[in-house]
Formats: sequence, structure tokens, C-alpha cells
Amino acid sequence: MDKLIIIDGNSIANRAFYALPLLSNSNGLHTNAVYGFTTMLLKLIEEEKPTHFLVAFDAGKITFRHKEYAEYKGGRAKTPPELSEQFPLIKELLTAFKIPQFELSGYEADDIIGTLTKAADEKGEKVLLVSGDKDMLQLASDHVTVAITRKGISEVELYNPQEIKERYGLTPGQIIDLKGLMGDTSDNIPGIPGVGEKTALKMLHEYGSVEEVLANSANLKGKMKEKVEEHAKDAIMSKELATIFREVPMETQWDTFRYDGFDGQALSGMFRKLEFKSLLEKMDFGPGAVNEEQVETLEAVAVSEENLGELIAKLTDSAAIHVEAVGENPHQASLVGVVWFVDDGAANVSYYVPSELLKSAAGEPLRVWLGDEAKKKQLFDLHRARLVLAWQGITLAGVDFDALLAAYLLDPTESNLSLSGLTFKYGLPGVKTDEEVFGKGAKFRLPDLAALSDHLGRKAMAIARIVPVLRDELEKSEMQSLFYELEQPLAGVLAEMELRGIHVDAEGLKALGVELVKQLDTIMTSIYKLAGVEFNINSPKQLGEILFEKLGLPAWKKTKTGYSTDAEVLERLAPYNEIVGQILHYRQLAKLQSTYVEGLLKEVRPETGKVHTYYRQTIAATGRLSSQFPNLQNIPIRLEEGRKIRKVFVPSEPGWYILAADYSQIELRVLAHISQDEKLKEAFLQNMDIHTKTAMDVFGVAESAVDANMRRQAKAVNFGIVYGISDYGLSQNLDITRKDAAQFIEQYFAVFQGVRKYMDDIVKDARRDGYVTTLLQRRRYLPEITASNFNLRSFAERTAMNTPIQGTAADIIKLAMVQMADRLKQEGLKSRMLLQVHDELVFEVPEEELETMRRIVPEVMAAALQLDVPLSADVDFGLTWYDAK
DNA sequence: GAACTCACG
DNA sequence: ACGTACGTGAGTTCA
Repeated sequence: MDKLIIIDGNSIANRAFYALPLLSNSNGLHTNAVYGFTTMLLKLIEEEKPTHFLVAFDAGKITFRHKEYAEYKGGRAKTPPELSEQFPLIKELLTAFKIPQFELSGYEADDIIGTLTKAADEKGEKVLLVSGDKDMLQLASDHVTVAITRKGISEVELYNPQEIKERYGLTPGQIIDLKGLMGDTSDNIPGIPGVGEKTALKMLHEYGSVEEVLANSANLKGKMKEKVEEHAKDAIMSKELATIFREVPMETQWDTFRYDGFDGQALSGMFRKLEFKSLLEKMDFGPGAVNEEQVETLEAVAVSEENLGELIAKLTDSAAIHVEAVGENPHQASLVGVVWFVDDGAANVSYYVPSELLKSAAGEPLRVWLGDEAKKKQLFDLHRARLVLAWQGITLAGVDFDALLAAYLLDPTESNLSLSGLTFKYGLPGVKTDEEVFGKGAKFRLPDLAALSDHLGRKAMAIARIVPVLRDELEKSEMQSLFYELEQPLAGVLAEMELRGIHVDAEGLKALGVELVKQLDTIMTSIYKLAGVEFNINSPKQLGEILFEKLGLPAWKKTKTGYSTDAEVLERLAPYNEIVGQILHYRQLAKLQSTYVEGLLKEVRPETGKVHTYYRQTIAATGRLSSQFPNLQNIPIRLEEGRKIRKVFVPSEPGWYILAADYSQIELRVLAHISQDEKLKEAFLQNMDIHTKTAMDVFGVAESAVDANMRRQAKAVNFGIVYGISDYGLSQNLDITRKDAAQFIEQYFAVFQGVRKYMDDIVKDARRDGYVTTLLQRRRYLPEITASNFNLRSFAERTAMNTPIQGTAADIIKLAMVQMADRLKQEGLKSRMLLQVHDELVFEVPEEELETMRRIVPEVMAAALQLDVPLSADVDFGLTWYDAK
């Protein structure tokens, strides 16, 4: 049976544009509406399998409706340029999809659609009409189903006449009466003032149509009667405006809309231009779609003991290699093998050495080569490779270029930092994705040897091809020294720290867990009693029902899916009912038990009693590290109960100590340096308490007059400044009015004028350059800084203010880490660096080195980078991390 | 797998 | 008028 899909082109483009973040490709071309449109088309083709297809667009500015009512669609915000520039792309896209497009001068898309659906009704053909506009419901019939997008564009709601009846109690034909009465602000259709959907529906259920409502206006009461009588003419005109014209003079020949699939070559070309990487990788474009020039020949050799000599003979002083391992956590991943790529001028050859061979006696020369500092390696993800090999007893040395780290520095927000993603991004011959070759989830398995050796060989070849490109790009962006002198050496330092691990007192942790379970049990019983029913306290849904429905507490904050029950809400509800405090306490202890007791215990190696975190160097957009498996950068400290968790982090050798040093106010010191604000610099040069000093200046009082509350507020302002302040954000944080918050900020800027100038200038710079940088030239692109959407633009502006500050602080501690690692070696110290927590370094130290380390660590940290204000680090030590405060 | 919540700097 | 403080990772529930 035939099936025609009709898309309301303008409506769907608009929906997509506002539903998706303002994506843009590397040329700055905005693509979010095109992307949304594309995903919708793909979904419809796959799920609906249409035999006929059509997209209708509005044409020309003046339609016959404007002739009748000049203000029609007046007051509607002008289409933003970021959207209008995407219409030509959408039309090009449709051509590649081979989907017919229609527009007719003087008519809107609605009218074209109305005429076609009428023809379909007459012929008895099936139609699915897709739009974001509920006006379209008037076209629903036994043959025509209307799909209205909701929640962005990913989901649609289907309407046929029965559903419209159930939902509104109206026939499709009465939808125009509904509009006639209530109007439509987005089209500037007036309707009757004061009549909304509810009232309009009530009237229609009683009288059936606009005309009948008006005829019976005498039966209405009071104000409503007046309004209806006064605006009778508006209602009639509104109904006419809302009525879709179904007699457009146009060809309605069915065969014109026949759909027989897209043009694979054109579509893949289009996706390439738009940089729709995920779609390119996911889709099968059929034969002819792959660019022949983009495929290089490769002889992929699977190495065995027999032909091992061939590889050994070709091992030179420099090569691209790839280390493949399965598993997210490199400390536990299983090594698949190592691949060498050799370009001997005549041919591209790769050699895949399976793990067993590499580890066998015969693999010895390969292992020696891998550990030889003089043999220069190019690879992808040095840090992970080093860990995976180290756990197999193989040393990796002599790395001269890590393509992953380079690609991250070139764009730290790049979401697809994989070889297949990057080769595509830089226009190089492609590599299949791991998912394509291995499958994912339960379906994951290694393919046969030939396929495996080819895939891994192509990865190694891709590394060889991409390295010169990335070297060049680093130079252009002036990030060479950041890369070669900081990030790449740091990868080695991190690997050392992680391999060392930190000792955890598992018995102590278990004991803590037993105590927590006991307490949780008591609180749980008490909560059930207060609630009068047993329920899952961990379920926000069930908890919300208990608090706001059963117990009737006031709900003031909502989430996408229901009531919010977060700590902010609960704290405000605490005075109403004893249960709330109990729930807060329960949440606090449950978090400790599940994340920090059970979660941490799972990560402790039984053989050594240690945990080995994995610092990720290519995740955070600002240049910070992140920590996984387990995350040791969020161990509790703020509340005493949680802080006790730190007691289980202990030295790995008897008689040793834990020593911790943290930077004092590093971000505000960085701000003082970058902004060159005189007042802020002065505060740090005189080594004052910065929050007290801020309070003195903002409130205009003497030091002795600053009370705890003033200092607290000043502290919040300082935080806000670092985050890219807004009056709204500050008001939320301090629980004050926006006006008061705005006044605080104004007072702050009146004093710290250099900071104000920095904030203004950095946003202007970001708008001009498209990116911001840190002191060490780390870069972050902010394409949304020019968005017309207020939220997106504001977010980008705050990021522009925050990233140079947070990023420079990250640069500094990374410098300190590399310098500290060198210093420990130089001085032949036994002490070991174990952890980094953004502004803190943690070591384990033998007793005899305590005095040295207490001196050296803060010294190295403070001297890591010379600023116009002094840097300072506080140090302490103890038998556990808890005690090193 | 998304949503919610909460731990850290 | 608009409505989020910046940057992360992990556990639990639920569709």
C-alpha cells in the first residue's frame, strides 16, 4: 500500500533550530537545524518506509492572508540569521535525499499541504503529515494522520480524528473554531482576549462553532459576555486566518512524489561538508559513495614466530605504532597486541603482533625496541598505551608524538577523539570505527585474524599520516611548547603515579561501612514510620509522591520529569516536617556507603591493598585532569562524617607519612595576574585574606568591621567572579534578590576596575577570535559566543571569562607536577607523588624525608610559574590523608 | 541510556 | 524578557 509523507518544512526547520544547541562545523557554518532535519528524515524513512515523499516550504513574504489582515504574523521575531543561512543547506540536503520539494509564490506551506491532503482524501491514499504546528490537526482524517513534534524533534505525537476527539472533544474541523476563539500569538491572530484553551474548549463543547458561540453570547455571563460581543468580528476573522486553504492551483499528480531512496554519493558528500561525523560513520551509503582516492592500499601482515624476522629487520629509529587493548580501564584492560606501520617507500605495510607473541621469548627484540629511549615512537594515546604495557611488564619509552594529546590540545571540546573521527576531521584516508569492527556491548568480539590485522594496521597507518598534520597545526596555534614541554612529559608522570597507586586500609573501610549500614537502617525505619508507609527512599519519584502528595508539603521546584527533591528543596522543607531532615541525613550516609565505601572497596586490589586511579588528560575543556576508576578527586572533605573516609588513605610502607600541599587561592591569584587589577594584586602582595579584603572594599568598612556574614557574602562574590558572574547566579547562591546581587556586583566592579575591564575584554576577544587562551596558550573555542539565542550566548560569555582562569590554574599545577617529578629524581628522594586534586598534590614520604619534602613541595609549587603576584602553597602531613590537613 | 542526585575543586 | 553560576565522575532508579 502506498504511503505519502508530507513534511511542513519551515515548521520542522524552526523546531530543530530551537531544540538543538547551535552546532557549527569547522568553517563556522551553523548546522543544527540541518542536523535535526536530517535525523528526522532518516528516522521517518527507516520507520515509516514511505513510497511517496514531499517537503513543502513557505514561499515569498506576502501571502493572500496579509491582504486580508495586514498584521498577520506581525510581531513575530525575525528569523535569526543563524537559521536563515541553513535553509539553502536544507534544500541541498533534500536534493541529496531525492525528496521532492514544493513551494508556491503567494502561498504558505500549510496551503500546499492542505491541497495535497485533500487530494489524498479524495483518492483514499494514506498520508503522514509531519509538523511542529498544532494548526495542522484540522487536516486529520481517516486517511491523514498528523504527527506533531514534541520535546524537541526526536519524538512525535500522532493524531487521527479519534485521538483529537479524546484529547480535545473536537472534530478536526473544529480546530479552526478553537483558534478563532483563543487566537495564536505566534501568528499574531487575535482571537478573543481573555479566552484561552480551557474556556474556548468549554464554549465549543456547548455550542460547536465560533458562529454558534457568537449567536448564543447572550447566555454567557459577566465579563466574558462583554468580551465575546466586543470581539465578535475578531473571532470570525481569526477563524478565517486559521483556516488552511485547500484549493491551491497546483499539480497533484501522485507520481511526482514517488520516493525510491537517497543518492548515497550525494548524501555522503553532503554529510562530509556538514561534518556530520556520527551519521557518516553510522550510515551505509551503498556502492559508489566512498571516495576512491581516500582509500590507501595496505599490506597488513599478521606476525607469527615464522615471519617475525621480517618485522625485526625493518625496525628503524622511528615508527608509528598502535597498542590495542580491550577495556575502558587501562589498569585492567587486556592487551590485544601491538602494530607497527612501515612505509618503505614502495608500499604501506603493517605488522600486527598479538599479545602472546609479544610476551613470548621470541618477542624479546620487540620489547627491547619498545623500551628503547632512542627509538622514536608516534602513537595515539601514549598514557593508556604505557599503562597497558606496563601491566604486562613491558616498558614503553621514547615517545616523540602522541596524536591524541595533540588533537585534544587543538580542540579540547572535540567530542570524537578517536582515530576514525580525527582522520575524517583532518581529511585523511579513513579508518573504521572500533564499534564497526568489534561491535559493542554484549555483541563485542574480535574479528578473525585477517580483519583484525587490517583494522589495526590501518590505525597505525592513520597515526603515521596524521602526526605531521597535527605537528603543523600545533605550530600554527603556538602550542608547541605546551605540547612538547608540558602535556607530553606529564603523561609519563601521570602513568608513574597511577602505577604506583595509593594504599587503602580496606579493613578500616569495611568497618566504616558496617557503622553506616547500622545508622542507615535506623534512619530508614524512622522515615517509614513518619511517612506511614514503606517506599524506596532512593527513588526521587517515590519520594516526591510521599512528600508532596501524601504529606502535602509545598512543591516549588520541578524537574523535567516531576518534583525536584534535591538538597536545596529539602533544606527549605525541613521546618515543615521532621521526615525531611531524616531524608537529608539518609541521603548523606547512603552516598558515603554506596560511592565511597562499596564503590571504593570494589577498586582495591586484594593482592596489594592499593587503588590505581586513571587520570584522564584529554577530557576537560579547560585543561584540568579528571580521575576515574575510582575518581580520587571527589573524596569527601566538607562534612566531618564524609571526611573520615580520608582516614583509610594511608602510606604503602610502614613508618611513612602522607603529605599534602594545596595552592592558596590559585584562581584569584591567576585572575589578579591576568587582569592586572591593582587592588587585587595589592591584596595578594600584602598576603591578605582575600575574602576579608573583598568584604572591606565592597562594603567600604575597616577590617575590624568585617563580620562572618560579610566575609561569607564576599567569598560568594569572589566565586561568582571566577565563574563568570551573573546577578541571577549570585542571587541563587546567596539566597538574596537579584537586585541586591546586581548591586553587590556593581560595588565589586567599582573597586576592582581592572577585573571589570578583563571581563569585558575577554568576551570581546572571544567574539573576535572565536576562542580564548590560557597563559600557556591552551585554547578553547567558543562558537556560541555569537549566537542570537540568549542562553547559549550567555553561557559562552561566562565560559570565556572562566576558562582562562581555571585553565591557567590547571597549567600551573601541571607544571608543578612535571617539575616535582624531576626534582624527586634529581635529589634521589624516595618520596612519591600519588595524587592530584586540581589545586592539591598528595605524596607518600618516608620519615627521614619529611623535613625536606615540607620545604621542597611548596617551594616547587610556588615557583612553577612566575606571575605578577606570588603563588603560595600550604603543606601538612600525617599518618593518613585525613590527618594531612 | 537518560534523568536525578551529590561528591570534589 | 530570557533563566545558569565554572569544571568533573559515579551510584541509583526507571522507561
